[in-house]
Parts: sequence; C-alpha cells; structure tokens
Amino acid sequence: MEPKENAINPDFLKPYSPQDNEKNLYKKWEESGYFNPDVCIERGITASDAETFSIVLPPPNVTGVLHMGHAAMLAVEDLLVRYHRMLGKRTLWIPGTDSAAIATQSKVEGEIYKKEKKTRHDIGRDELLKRVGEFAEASKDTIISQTKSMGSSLDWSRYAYTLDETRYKAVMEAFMRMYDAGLIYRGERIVNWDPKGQTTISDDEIVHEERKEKFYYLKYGPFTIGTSRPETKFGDKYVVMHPDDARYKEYEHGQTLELEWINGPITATVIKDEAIDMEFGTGVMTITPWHDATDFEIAGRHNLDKEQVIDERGILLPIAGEFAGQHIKKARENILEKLRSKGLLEKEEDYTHNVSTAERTGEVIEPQIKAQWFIAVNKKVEFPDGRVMTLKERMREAVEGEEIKIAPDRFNKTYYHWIDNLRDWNISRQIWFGHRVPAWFTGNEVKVQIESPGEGWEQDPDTLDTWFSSGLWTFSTLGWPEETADFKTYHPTTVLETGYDILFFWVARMILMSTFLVGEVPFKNVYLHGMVRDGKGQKMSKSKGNIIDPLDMIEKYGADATRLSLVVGAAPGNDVPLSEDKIRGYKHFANKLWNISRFVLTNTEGKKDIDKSLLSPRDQEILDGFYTVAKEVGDDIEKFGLYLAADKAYHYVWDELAAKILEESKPILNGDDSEAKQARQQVLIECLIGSLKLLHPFMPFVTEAVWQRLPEDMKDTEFLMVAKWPTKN
RNA sequence: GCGCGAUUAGCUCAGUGGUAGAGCGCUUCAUUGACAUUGAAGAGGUCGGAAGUUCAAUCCUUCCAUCGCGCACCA
Repeated sequence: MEPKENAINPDFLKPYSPQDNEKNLYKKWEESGYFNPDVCIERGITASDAETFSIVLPPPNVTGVLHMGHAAMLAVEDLLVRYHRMLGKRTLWIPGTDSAAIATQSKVEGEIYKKEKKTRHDIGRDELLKRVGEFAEASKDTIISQTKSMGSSLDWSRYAYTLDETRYKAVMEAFMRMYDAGLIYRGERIVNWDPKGQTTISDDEIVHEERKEKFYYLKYGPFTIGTSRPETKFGDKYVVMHPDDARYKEYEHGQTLELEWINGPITATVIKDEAIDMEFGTGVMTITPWHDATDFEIAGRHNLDKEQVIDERGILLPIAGEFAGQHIKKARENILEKLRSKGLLEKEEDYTHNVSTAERTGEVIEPQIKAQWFIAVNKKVEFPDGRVMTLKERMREAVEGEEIKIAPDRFNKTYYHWIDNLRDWNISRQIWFGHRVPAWFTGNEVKVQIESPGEGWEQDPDTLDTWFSSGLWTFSTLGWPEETADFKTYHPTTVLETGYDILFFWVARMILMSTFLVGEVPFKNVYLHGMVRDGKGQKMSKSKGNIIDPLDMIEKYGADATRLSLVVGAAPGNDVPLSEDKIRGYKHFANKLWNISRFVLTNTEGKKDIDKSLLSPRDQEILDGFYTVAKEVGDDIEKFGLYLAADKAYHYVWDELAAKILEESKPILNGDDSEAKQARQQVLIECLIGSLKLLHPFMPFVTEAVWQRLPEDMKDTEFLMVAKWPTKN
C-alpha cells in the first residue's frame, strides 16, 4: 500500500512523552549551531545588521547542582532569548560558571580534613589550590548538563569561567585601572572578621540576627556604664558621653580619673562625643575601638589609642590578664564572676538586640582592625566621559536617569537606599581560591603590579572578593579589555535577569564596575525574579522537607511543564509559589497541544495558500483573534509582563483554540460544503503553526517536537527555534 | 527605628474607578468521540478595619491592624 502523502507521524498516536523527546531535541539544536548568533547570520537566518539582544547568564556555582531558583532563572531568560531570536534579532545568551571562592574552598577543605585530617595550612597553598581546581573542573559538567536539561538556548561556544585566562586578564586590568585612579587603596580599618571562616567579609555579607542576651551595668569609677559584651572591656580607658548631657556636665572633655577596673586600677579619660545616645542605658559608655565600628570612629575623631583585645580565633590576648588564652564564648561567665566579687557589677537586664553574623558560616562577626584593600565609593574620580564624580553618584545616576530600568520599579528605592548607606567596599579576602591581589610586599614597601617586582618580594596572600570579578561579568565575558567584536556588538547587554536577593551583591557592583571601567552601563534593563517557594508559600528548605527538585520534575513532567509552572503567576519581584500539582497541570497542557496538533493534522490535507475569498466571516474572525493574541503576548513580553504573556498564550490555546475553535470546526470538517471545509482547514493550520510559535519561548520542547513532525510543506524553517514570530501580514 | 511589599473563593494568587476572576481542590451531569481524558454546569467572597475624595471605591488618599521582607554602628 502506498503511504498517504500527508500521513500523520505515528508518534502522534501516543501521548506526548517529554522523556523521549527533550534530550534528542536539545542535541539537535546544539548541533544546528543556532544558539550562536554568528551561525544564524552565516545561514541567513538573522540579518547581520539586525538589532542585538544580549543576556549574560548569572553564573551558577561551578560545584553546585540545579535548584528551583536556577530553573526559574533559566525559564525566564530562555523565554526572553527565544522570543527575541524569533523576532530576528541578533541574539546572544552567554553561559558561565562561578568559582564561588569561599564556598568551593571550604567544601574541599572539609573533605580533605575528613579524609586526611589535614588543614589547608598542613598541605600548603599550592597543593590546596590544585585540589580545589581539580574539584571544580570535575564537577562543572554536572551543572552544565543540568542547565541544558531545562532547554536553555545558551551559546556554549562562548562559555566563560570566572577563573579562566580571559577573566583573569580582565580582573587584573580592572584592579590596576582602579588602583591607578586612586579608587582602590590599602587601609588599616575596622573590618568584619569572621572567626570561623577566617576571613574578612563585606558589609553585605552580614546578616543581622535577633538574639536575647543580658545587658550588664558596670560600675566605672563615678559612672555606670552599660554593655552587652563585658569580655571586651579590659582595655577600656575612655569613658564617653554626649556633650549636651546635663547629668554629666561637671565632667570635662579630656579630664582624667583614677578608678578600679576589672584587673586593677586604671586611669580613664573623659571624652565628649555626639555619637552617644543620651536616652540609651545611662548615657555613658566606655569604648573598645579595636572591636567596634562606632567606637573606632569615636577614637578616630579624638585621636585615641586603640588596642586589640581578642585575636583572630576569638581568644583573649594578654591585655585580659588572668583571662588571657580563654575563648570569648567561655570567658564571659568567668569575667562576670570577677566583676561581681569586686562589686563592679551593678545589675543585669534581659535584652534583645541584633547581632551581626556571617551569612555564610553563621558565626558572630568580630570586628577587627586590619590592613585590607578597599574601593573608595565617595572619592571623586574622572570617568571615561571626562566627568568627575564619585562611584556612588554615578551608580545613583544610572538608575535615576533611566539608563537602567529595573522591573519592578519599586526596587529603585531599595537600590538608592543601599547606595546611600554604602561605605568603602572591602575587596580582600583571606582565602586562597580566587584571583590573587596583584600587590607585592618587601619589608614595609608595597608595590601594586601584576608581575613580581623581583627577588625578595612576596605577593599579597589575599584574594579578591568573588563579587569583584563578578562585577565585571557583562564585559569580561565579551573579551574585555580587548576591543573584541563581541564586546562592541553586545555591550551593554539588553537585560540582566536575576533574583532580587542579589540586587546589592551583584547588580549594584556590576553598575559600579561597568560605569567606571567601560564608561557605560552594563545592561539597559534589570528583571528581578522572586524566590521560588512551596505550594503554601513557605521557603523551601532541607529541614522542612519541602524542596521540589527541578531535575525530578523534569524527569516526571518534562522541562516544558517545569518552565511554564515557574513563569505563570510569577510577577517580577514577587515570590512564586510552586507545587507539584501546578507542574502536573502544565504537563497536561503539553499533551493538549500535542493532541490539538494531531487533530489538525488528521483533519487537513497539507498547507495551501489561503484563498481569502473562501473565508467565512467566522474564519476571518478566528484568524484576527489569533493575531490579536499574538500581538498581546509579544507586547507583554516586551514590557516584562512575562507571567501575563504566558497565561494569555496558555488560555488562548486551551480555551479558545481547543475548546471553541476545534469543537465548532468538527461539523464543518465533516460536512458537505467543500469550500467551507477547505477554508477552515487552512485556518486551522494557520492557527496551529501560529500557536506553536507563540508557545515556543515558553515550552520549547513540545512545540519543536510537533514542528519536527509536521509535513515539510507546512514549515518555513527546519527548526521552530529560528522560525519567525507570528505577525499578521 | 527607617523603608518596601502583602492582606480578594477552601488553598495559591491575578485583576480593574462602574453590581468580582484564574489555577488547583470540591459537587453534579455528559462523554471513550484529537485528549493516560475532555466538555458543561454549580457551590463558595459585605476584595483586612475605619474615615475621606467621587454620581460611583476592591481599585485613589489618610490612619489603623496583622503578616512577610529588606536596611540600620544604639554601646
């Protein structure tokens, strides 16, 4: 028997199977080369002078595994990229991974200690770096293949890693330029020390945690001082009060007093400073400038002595006398005991206050005075356009002047607020895995340069904050500082899409780096997605056992269903509740589309040009209806109303096309009026092809799977992913 | 303390200055007909509270309450 010319592909006789299609399709897409805009131009799919659309992928941790947050990010970015590619734009989405310096190093250190009972200091810097590097290299394939399983149309030929050669050059260039401009400086300042992580961290890596502790009132000569940390008070020899405080007006600034303190008699000096809150406690305090930022500033204003009391591990130094060598966590009770016995402890109260902890380790931050590298945010410098202003001013201007638009715009305020509170950024870290600070020491001399100045010079052992190199990401991935074609073509990028939780860490730092180093904003739009939560709006966490694993969901329901569930209902900046039911619902939708396709294909006989004279008013109405929806979906995407676009496309296809149009077409298709039948067949084909295109950015696999099984005469391109977005001609 | 957001159906959330919507869940009916189903119908809400602006407020303004989230050097 001769096969019928338009015989339907037998795959349509079964329900749609994501498992049987997704991997193969991704492979075909990759082999086609169309993820790379150069190939699209070469093959005549994209015009070489087409408008560009570019996104850099927020690089996931190289040693990480894909979680729902990544999945949401990939769904949104791929949606944007596929839509704009279909519009004919020169579209580039650059993949990469991040070394995640502290996280990766501590993971490897942990494993080494477990297996070999050795610390990083036992095995040395070179050996540790070798092992961390090997670990990162070995695990990168995991996150990359998981990223691909979402259908992400990333141009893998441009893959970047934060520690590779090109990025190293960019980081060094950035450091040198900022140093030469006087923006980077080394300073002896009070910094946030994480005793567990054994490194300094930036202000943004601190989490304030509310704790219930005791507040102690201590007798300090004629005064009563309040403190929550008696174990830091050994060296306190300045007593501070507000200059306007009438209660203490008999005391003069600079006056000295002899008094009995924890370890014996001392000489205290009275200091008057407006930083004191008269309402708080007794309105008098003593200061510990080495371990408290406020005290450090007061000491700076009056040129007072500073003395270290606690070492880097949290152990009391000899200044603590008999308590020296004790860990601060254990010493407090002992010290209180002594204060009591000496009659210095007047009373204690319950007290709730915020403690600074390190985001990563959870350890309580111990401020320390240390020599570190900083970026000056309040210093006037010359920008590439010749203007002289501070980094802060330029960062603010970028958003105020709408060079960058943030969606949703309520985050503008958050961004300004952050900038206004921003202090100089500590960029050096006492860890080994990362870009090493290009500075060299010999004796008291310091030289800042990339290569060693010669014999006898030791390189600074510190590495740079991971956000320093991440801040360069939009242009370091494009080959900067070389004036590459990619850099010239694709920078500034069109959209930066990321979670609102790293607005400060990353988005703001990119703006800082790009405006100064490149002289332009890193991106024109910021799209902030929310956090993915469980079906009840709870945070997903291991301890709650409510984690939904995207890899499981892809396996069970397909990447398309997983993607759609993360886009529908996800307004920018709002958290997304996600349940397995929701994902299952969109799997049904993928199957629905599959069946719509089967129905149309079995009830039509190939594509012909539509003979407009045969169209009934209803036929025309159906076509108009489709193109109206296509226009609205496109408009919503451009306005970043992605959740609206997805919902609209979904409802059109299910409630309009399937439920109404197909149903009402059945009698026509089975009827005797052959002209009416022919017209309706062409209308259905047009709606089917249009709907596949409309849904492709949201669910690329099932739409492409159908496309690949369409008769050749229905398709204008081999791959749906490079077909033209439907517009009314 | 300052700021932001939320408060709408049993649950999760859209939404608009003109007598309320979706998904899931629930109830009933039809159907093996493109559909490991689908279609139709239905129950269920004084749209957090109060005042104001308006012909008209769930939507705008003010105040309050509750929840969530940022930011913050109160020792």
